[in-house]
Amino acid sequence: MPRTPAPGTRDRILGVASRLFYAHGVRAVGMSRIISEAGTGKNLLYQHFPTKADLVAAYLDQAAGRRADAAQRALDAAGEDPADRIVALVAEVGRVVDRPGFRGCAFRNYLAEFPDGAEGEDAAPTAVAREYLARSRRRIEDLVGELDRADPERLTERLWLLVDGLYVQATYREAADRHLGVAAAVGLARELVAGSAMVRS
Amino acid sequence: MPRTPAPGTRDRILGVASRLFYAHGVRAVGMSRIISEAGTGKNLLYQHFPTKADLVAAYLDQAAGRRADAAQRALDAAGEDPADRIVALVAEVGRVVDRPGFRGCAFRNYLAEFPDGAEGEDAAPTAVAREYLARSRRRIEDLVGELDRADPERLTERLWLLVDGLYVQATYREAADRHLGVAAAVGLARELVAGSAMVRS
DNA sequence: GTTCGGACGGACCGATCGGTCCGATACCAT
DNA sequence: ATGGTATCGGACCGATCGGTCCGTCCGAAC
Repeated sequence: MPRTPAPGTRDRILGVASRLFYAHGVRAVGMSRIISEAGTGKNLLYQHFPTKADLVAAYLDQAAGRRADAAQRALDAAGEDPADRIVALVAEVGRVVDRPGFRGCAFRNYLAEFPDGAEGEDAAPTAVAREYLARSRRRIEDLVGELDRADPERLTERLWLLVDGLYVQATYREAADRHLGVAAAVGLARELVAGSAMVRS
Repeated sequence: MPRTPAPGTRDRILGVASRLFYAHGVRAVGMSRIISEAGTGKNLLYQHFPTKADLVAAYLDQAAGRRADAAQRALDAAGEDPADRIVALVAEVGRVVDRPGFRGCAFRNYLAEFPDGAEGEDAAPTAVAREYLARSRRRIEDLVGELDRADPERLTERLWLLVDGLYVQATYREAADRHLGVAAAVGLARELVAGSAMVRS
């Protein structure tokens, strides 16, 4: 190896850790397994990520960035109409959920696995997860606001329920059945944002 | 202590284990903690539940029974109209979710924590969780069938999305915010089952 | 009062956890 | 060829995991 500190070592470690954390759960994956599968020395890993919590936080942070990018791309492709943009966001979630190997939302899964986030060393990853979810919900909230609806709060809640439902279904439903949920969610989202008179009472 | 084997020991152990598993996650709670908080001897616990997986399966099984009972009571109180019965089911979920200390669906949380359920010793608890979810979804499916709608499959998916969404929101949203989701879900469920012409396209 | 079964709970097992340390190795510049 | 540096990866640490075993104790039956 050259003298230069390390070109892509950090990314390689983070990539392996992300794959394992996501596939098996955070607690189920030990640092030793990450080290062995990454083919790196123990020293090097702990030099980049001093504790497991740091590595987990980096894993969630990277996932948050990727999902935010994907959402932004979907928004950019959706045009200017806020209704179209909302539907595009839900459809983007549906696309993610339908992907083979998808095993649920990394953030919701993490929060389900570590409910005692405020206390202890798990505070950092928990904060990353909660902030991502809050940001994600706010994006829908803002778009609904542009819609000039009588009760934006209610519509936001309804749409967010669909997003939550889509993600959690991916944690336990067969991959073959998920597209049913996806189709239902996208269709319902479209109806919800389109017809203000249509869906009422 | 009398000679008789044990009156409520099993229930006491299971109660303590259930509370801890639910509050902190299954992997986060060690057998030693259950034993110490239950105030029982190690021998006695392992006599009733030979392995941790057995105890976890019993925890989920008990929870499944209680939730099924609560759902049945809600159905009994809802009358004969299938539309009312469906709304009553969703409202019952909302009532559960709004309960203080509620931390998400025990089954969905477990499946998020143990994604590799088919393999290893976790097979039994995973089967309990999956079966409960399948049964629960089927109950809605059957009620939708009584509704004589053009596309019962789609309506079932939509309602099930609401249930999934309600449960997962409880894992990460503040208790104060959850009633927003509950109100949105119950209201939307009512609209979905009521107006076949209302919610379309 | 003696005996006997059941319950308590600590000692202990091997394995694994997160994390530290250090020797061996491989590479580059001189 | 040599020195230096960065990496690898195993030895090791204390703690904890699930699980087994056994000594102690207590209450009831005789």
